[in-house]
Amino acid sequence: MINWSEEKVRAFQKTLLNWYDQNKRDLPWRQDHDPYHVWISEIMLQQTQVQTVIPYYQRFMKQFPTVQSLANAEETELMKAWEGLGYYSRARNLQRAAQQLVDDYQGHWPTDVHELQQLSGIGPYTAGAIASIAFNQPVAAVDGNAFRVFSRLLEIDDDIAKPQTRKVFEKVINRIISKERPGDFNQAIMDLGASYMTATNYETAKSPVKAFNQSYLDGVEAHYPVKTKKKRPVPVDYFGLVIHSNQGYLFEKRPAKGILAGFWMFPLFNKSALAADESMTETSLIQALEKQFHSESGLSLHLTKVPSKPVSHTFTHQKWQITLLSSRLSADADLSFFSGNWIPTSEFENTPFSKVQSKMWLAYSNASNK
DNA sequence: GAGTCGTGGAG
DNA sequence: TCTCCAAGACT
Repeated sequence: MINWSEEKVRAFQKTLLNWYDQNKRDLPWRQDHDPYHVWISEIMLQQTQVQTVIPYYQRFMKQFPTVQSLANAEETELMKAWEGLGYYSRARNLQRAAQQLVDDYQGHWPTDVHELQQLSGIGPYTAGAIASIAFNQPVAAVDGNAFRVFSRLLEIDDDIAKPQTRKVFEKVINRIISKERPGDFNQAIMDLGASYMTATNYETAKSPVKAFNQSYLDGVEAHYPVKTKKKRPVPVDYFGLVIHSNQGYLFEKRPAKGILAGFWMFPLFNKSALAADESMTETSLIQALEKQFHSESGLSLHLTKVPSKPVSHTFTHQKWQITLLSSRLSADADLSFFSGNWIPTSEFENTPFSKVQSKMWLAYSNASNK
């Protein structure tokens, strides 16, 4: 797979690290090599762009400056700090790992890659990143950048969407990585992948390592990396209920597992689950919803369509389209059938909301202020 | 091993 | 509007 001589490997390391020393990005988590700083930044950066992460990272460090403070944090405050970043299980795993560090490791970090992977939320990439950056271990940190950069450098044709492909790249990188400066080597590859070797609009001709880039030299770089396509999001249509009383708005806590787990949201009702057949009009769907609500609770809701466009929100694998309906209800109505709570608007700022919940609230507020 | 899990930006 | 991408992990 790789036919580089020892001499070429050393030349590549020298070229890459010299470029990195002159051009590395000045990022908040690069002020030192503290494993806590490296860890938090790596988790936040998963599937998330640098510019998005920076303000979250800075707020997080002020609020939770140590492993200990993270381990002892209130879940609501933790989720509020993570609000808007997405992939919320990252935050929960973060706290679980902090508690593991306190309870099982007496607050002392393991430095071995395999041991690091025993911590919640730390997989092969993040373990490699922490081990190399914080503890100077000569191990690969194979993320999307590494896949992209090395597939182009070496014309590796394996599909990077396949889990088994990781070990191909780990093997190659473990041979090429600098044994003296493994952390800088891995970070240099990331900076390269974010500048001269991005997914699109890359400027390989200006890249400091273009002489080592076989696919560029062969004029076939557009072919790399090889990656199979993902499925498109499935449309799912809901009614979103904005129910108001003198106690606030009615929220429902989402199940502990699945999408947006544990978040408080306006109650959502799947339209297709409500429809007896596919030809039902929206008006009759609303009537069916009122009827279902009545049979489950004994409460008579009169639902009115909110004069706004449906709220649209796309996840990785689902595209939600939410039609907002509003109603008033007495605060002393018996809602015991329903895992819900009244939340006053004064508490909104202390309650973690998903982006789609914020969109619903915004659409409703705008419509009712007209 | 394929599906699941958020959000924002770019083209 | 659609599609893909951005420092992945877990089931």
